[in-house]
Amino acid sequence: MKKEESTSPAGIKEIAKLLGVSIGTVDRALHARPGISAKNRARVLKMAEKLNYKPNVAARNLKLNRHLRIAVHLPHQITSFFDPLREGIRAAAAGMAGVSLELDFRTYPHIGKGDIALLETDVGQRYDGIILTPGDPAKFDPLIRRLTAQGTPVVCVASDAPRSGRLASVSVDAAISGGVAAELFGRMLRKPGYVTAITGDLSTQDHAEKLRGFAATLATIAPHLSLLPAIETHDRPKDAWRETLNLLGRKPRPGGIYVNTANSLPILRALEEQKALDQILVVVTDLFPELVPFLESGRILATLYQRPSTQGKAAFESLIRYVLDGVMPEPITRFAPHIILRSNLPLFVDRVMGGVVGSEDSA
Amino acid sequence: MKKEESTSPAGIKEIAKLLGVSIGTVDRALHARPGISAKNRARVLKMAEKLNYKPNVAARNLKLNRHLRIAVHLPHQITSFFDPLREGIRAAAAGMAGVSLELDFRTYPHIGKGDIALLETDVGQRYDGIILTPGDPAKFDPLIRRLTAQGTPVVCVASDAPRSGRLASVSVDAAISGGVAAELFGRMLRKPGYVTAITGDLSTQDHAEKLRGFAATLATIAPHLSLLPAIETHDRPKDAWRETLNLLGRKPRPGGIYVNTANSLPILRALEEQKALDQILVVVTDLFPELVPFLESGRILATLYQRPSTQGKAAFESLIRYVLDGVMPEPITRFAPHIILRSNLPLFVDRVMGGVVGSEDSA
DNA sequence: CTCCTATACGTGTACGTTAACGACAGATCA
DNA sequence: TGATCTGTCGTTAACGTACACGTATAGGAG
Repeated sequence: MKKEESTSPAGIKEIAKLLGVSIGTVDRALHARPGISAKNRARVLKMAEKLNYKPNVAARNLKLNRHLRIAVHLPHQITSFFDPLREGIRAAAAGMAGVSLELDFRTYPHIGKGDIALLETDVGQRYDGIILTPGDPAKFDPLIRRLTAQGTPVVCVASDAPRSGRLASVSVDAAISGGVAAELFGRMLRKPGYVTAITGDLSTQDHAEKLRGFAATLATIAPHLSLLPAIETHDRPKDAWRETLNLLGRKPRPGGIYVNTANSLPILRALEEQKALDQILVVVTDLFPELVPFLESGRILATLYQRPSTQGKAAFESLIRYVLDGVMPEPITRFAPHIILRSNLPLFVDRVMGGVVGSEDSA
Repeated sequence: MKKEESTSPAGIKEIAKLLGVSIGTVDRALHARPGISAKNRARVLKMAEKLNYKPNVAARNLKLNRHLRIAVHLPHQITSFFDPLREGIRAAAAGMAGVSLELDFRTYPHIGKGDIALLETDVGQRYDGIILTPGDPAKFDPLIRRLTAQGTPVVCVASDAPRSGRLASVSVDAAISGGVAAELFGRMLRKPGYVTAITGDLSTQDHAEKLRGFAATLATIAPHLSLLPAIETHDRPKDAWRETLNLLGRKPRPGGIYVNTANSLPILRALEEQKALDQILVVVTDLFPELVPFLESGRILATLYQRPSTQGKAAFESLIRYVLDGVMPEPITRFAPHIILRSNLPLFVDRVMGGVVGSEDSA
């Protein structure tokens, strides 16, 4: 019997009655439509403020029975990440009962390269909103700017395009993700030694920032560990395998490797072939069925999970709430990566047999 | 141009027209109301199935303009946990525009003791749903069972009452939370040694299960670490301080302490007084402003954050979706605790100056 | 004074669903 | 036979909002 709260019903015709005008006038004031005197507009707005008027979304959605078209542009590779992300969007959309909406899933070849022909065609088409993972700013920024100028809100997911005028961006905090890897190494490798990173295409914002965070936190928290030059594999599996073997042949062997690639599996196999997995701590950034045994056995120390499904859900909700209710979303949402170890792995793996890794935390 | 999905509009009068009956008849069939022949009922249901009929929730909520009353019963102590939990519920409720709902926040003195007089009175009152943190099963189970039998759905949060017939339960996976602590110790203490746990009231399900998970994972993953007898403080600050000093005076000093109490601060201060924080790894399970400096400096290794706000949000949404749409929620939702280290702490701390720790991941 | 126009405001309809109400059979009973 | 009842069905008025449409008033031009 401490507190009490209630969302009281403040209607549109309640305002009309109190002011002695018609609901039409109230409607014109609230929607900034023409055909109303300045005096009445002010009166209505003041009264609406006073009564804490909130439009009844049920009635609104019922009346304007809009058919929303949302385009989702994601790269067609790295399925272990983008498939759950798509699923997160789908799930969030399924929860949006009452609104007729159409999801248009599209893919484009490569993040970095940015073949955006399909996106270009969408500029012509009328979408009510677009969710996409931007690549090269030189190509994406003007495009997003054009879409935004044309009135089509764009939400970036998994990566950001800060200078493009996008409505919002949703991603994991890359710098902190790298920092966590550094801290784990610093805590577990107590004696002075070396660590390194194997990373994908460093020209993409995400990969570069993770490496920066890794190096910075290493210097701050674990100065007893030196950072060997990072190895860039450009997300090519063969590069990953070869570079890993090269790494193991060189002089100072790292005690920890921070693997930030979409192709972590060839790296792990190469390490395993050299019997190095017992001596070297490995931190990766993704999670798919083939990785599960590595985590379960402790041969992978941790996965810094990007939570694609959560990202997809958040991106969709930001977009839809802006389109439907006009509320401005948080411009930048940065999630913390989930630190998945062998002990908490079961909560993240649903049915490994079926090849499905997921559930995260949304249900 | 790969996939395409759309939520198509399948109406109630669409069904009526196709079957040559009135919408009233369709309504009677769909709601299992009397006044309809068995033949027509079957025809309608079959057609609804075929058209994949989904009721328009906007229209439904508009028509039956229900005023929902939800009671929230939580203990009035451990504010660092239950205040954000309440906030999570409030935030989730605020997002429920269009439904007039009334949140009735109530408190009761103690989890374990279970003074449930207030809850008893609510049995008389008519609530549309109740969210609560159950304590002693002997007291809570019959109560929840009575509420449920009377038609009032009950969702348990933070702790569970498995045999009470509650609609759903939302909590962190306590066993896994303990397991993560064990794994961290196992990874960071490489040489054979000792660890221990300081825990709150072990008669509560949550505390006991965390300790079990801690011990079990320790035996499995880190057999080189022996578990000293756990110390129970019954959530009394003075006990915590005294027991901690006792612990440090005894023979084998633990290399790691798993602190699972609402009163971790006196324990940390006692450890600090004895200059023991540099030699002993400490893992706690909560997060409030006073703990931030400990994490930032590395004197606390990790917080296994219970994500109260996320729990509150999930509990509310389970309940509200059941009440409004009749969808059965997942009976048991177990969240993974967030592993908060010094490197990812900034993402969890909003404004330490203002005494607010939060944000988690919901926005 | 009439006619016109712009401005300001009220009215009506529809969105899909719910539920109360009335209509109309056929059956039962005085 | 007429009255009443019962089971089955159609009809209709809301719920709060958005918007097209009708209507009234004022000011100006002819």
